[in-house]
Amino acid sequence: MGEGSPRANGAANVTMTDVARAVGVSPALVSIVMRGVPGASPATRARVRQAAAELGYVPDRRAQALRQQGPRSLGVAFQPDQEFHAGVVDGIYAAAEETGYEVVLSAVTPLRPEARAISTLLANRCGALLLIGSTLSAAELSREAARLPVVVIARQGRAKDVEFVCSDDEAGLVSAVRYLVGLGHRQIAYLSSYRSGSGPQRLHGYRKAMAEVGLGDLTDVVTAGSTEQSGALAAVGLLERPSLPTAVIAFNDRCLAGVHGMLLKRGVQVPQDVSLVGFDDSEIASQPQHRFTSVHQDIEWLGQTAAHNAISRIEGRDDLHRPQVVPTRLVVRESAGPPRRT
Amino acid sequence: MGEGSPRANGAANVTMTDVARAVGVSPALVSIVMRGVPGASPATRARVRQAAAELGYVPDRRAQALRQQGPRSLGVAFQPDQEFHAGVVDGIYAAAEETGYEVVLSAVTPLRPEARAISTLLANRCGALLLIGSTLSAAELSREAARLPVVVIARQGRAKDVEFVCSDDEAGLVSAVRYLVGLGHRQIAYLSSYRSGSGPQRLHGYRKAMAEVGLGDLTDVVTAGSTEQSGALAAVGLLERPSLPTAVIAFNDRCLAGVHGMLLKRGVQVPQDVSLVGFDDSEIASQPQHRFTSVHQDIEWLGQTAAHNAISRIEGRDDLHRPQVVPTRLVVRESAGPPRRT
DNA sequence: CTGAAAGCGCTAACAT
DNA sequence: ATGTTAGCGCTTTCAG
Repeated sequence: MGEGSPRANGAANVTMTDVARAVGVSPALVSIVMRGVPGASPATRARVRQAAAELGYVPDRRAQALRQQGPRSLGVAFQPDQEFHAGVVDGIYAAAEETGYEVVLSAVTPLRPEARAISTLLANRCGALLLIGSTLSAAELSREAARLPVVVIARQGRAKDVEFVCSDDEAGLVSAVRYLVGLGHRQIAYLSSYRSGSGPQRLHGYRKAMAEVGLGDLTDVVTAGSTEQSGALAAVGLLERPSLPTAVIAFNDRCLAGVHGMLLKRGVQVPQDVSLVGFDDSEIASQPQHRFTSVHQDIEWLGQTAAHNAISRIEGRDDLHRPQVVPTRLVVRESAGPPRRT
Repeated sequence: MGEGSPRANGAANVTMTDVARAVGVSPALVSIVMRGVPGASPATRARVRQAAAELGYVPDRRAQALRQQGPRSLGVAFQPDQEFHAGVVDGIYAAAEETGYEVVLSAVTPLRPEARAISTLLANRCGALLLIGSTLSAAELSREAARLPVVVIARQGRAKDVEFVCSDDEAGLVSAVRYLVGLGHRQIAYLSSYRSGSGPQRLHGYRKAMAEVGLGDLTDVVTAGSTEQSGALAAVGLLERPSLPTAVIAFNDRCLAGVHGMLLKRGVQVPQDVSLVGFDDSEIASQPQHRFTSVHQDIEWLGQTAAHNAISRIEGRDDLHRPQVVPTRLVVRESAGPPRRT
């Protein structure tokens, strides 16, 4: 109502100087106390801490960063609607905060392209760029990498000065195919995701494995995607065929969940009629209505490795975590079994 | 290798002064040009812009913010693993960037409690706190609100100086119950989520509606949750009963997806044997294997309203967007139909 | 239209 | 152990 001021905050922003005045010491001393570095007597420390708490003082990170020498933050571009990214972000936080680095998040959404997310990060002078599932071209990535360390997560590729940290997608798919072949399957279809970061590697793993076990001419790739929706649609396509494949591997668990739902709806039994294998070993896979056999990837470790490597590069060290291709392993549950005898 | 320096960046950070020197003007002029404010000739403007582009100069947001008067950023605490939050974040971005505000994201994860997320935001001197699905107590919220504007999204409640922006959960549930009753249902179970922000309102809506239509004594609340997993488990519980309810309403679509999956797996037909109604009208609901009838809520609008209101409060205006309780509506698909005749 | 100077909140040298 | 000074990169008066 009678609030004419442009600043309606109940409490004005408390600065270091305010705390210093309250205690009757110099600002520099407050700085020393707040950072926990040596150079203040225990008595002063206590008084400063108390005054800070009473005034509700929180050090201004932006001013700190501005004054400090090297960059001490990691810029992360991620997609908030991909729950896969959540795990990676968690891993990054774990590794970064442990090392005293701050994490600066920038979302990529339908309305907010990756380039925009990156320029925000750059404007915040983060020391490195961690791009989860980036869709930038190798040239674009290298252009950024000329400026600061760039780590691309969950996508394979090659680009000058750019690090790629990802799971061993190819080996994961190979293990899935081998497992199904071991159960006696021959007609093994693969639902691919053309646009996902690791799409090409998984597809390649499938092709390679099928060829290796002598089923090259039964190779059966169906274009799907990375969502339940795409899986359900792909399943409809499969159901329209004269006969179903005996096993289906999907790009990821979400896609497979769509397949599973649609198959159940049409009365197809899993694994009796069709065996199903997913990828990610996400929560979906372990849910009681699915119980998917799935290729596990260590998502948090992906994030931690990426953060660790980014920090190494920022600090000019060369102790990059290896392998940057993180191993995968097949987790067996109940969605795959031997094929019906013909 | 022979890289002894702690700063391994290919290009040092370019500052405004560098650009000024390159063009042969004062830093202040560069500032004027970069911000696009009046005070420079078109010719100078062009030369500065070109030099900036060539040097790859990006203004330092932290320094800008430090120098600027009022706060021009919104601090958002969200959970990256809740895809529901993604839509809200998107809405916030849309409203904020349109108004020239920056969005500062801070993740709440299993390893990173909400309090930590908030203190990071405070340290970045954002002008307001937007908390998506906050789990803080009213007292804790009010404590923060004494400092700066606080908007809680997707949770109802009452706390001094705190704004709550959420969907009309109660009315949504009422519409779901009425719809099912209209189809002839009487045994309508509700799968609740005890810990979710809007859980109490939806539960209350269910109870109220059942009582209103004279089915108060058939009220049937099952504790479930907000994930597929919880829905699947709840479905198992229902299946163990002597007889199923004729209709099930779930806290949200994800939970209902779990129910649906489990029912299909056990050979229960939807909607012939059991009718299903969800909440959120999320992507899940429209997927071909589900086709859920679901209560729609406008998630992006939630974010936009919250951002708008936060900015209003920052700037001391009083034109808060109303209603802060955003209406919901029932979207009818194929998961609910008349009950089997007894 | 352009430049010089002061200062945002903080930290890193250097004094005392 | 504590205080003083200078300056991070930028914006904002105020002169010219």
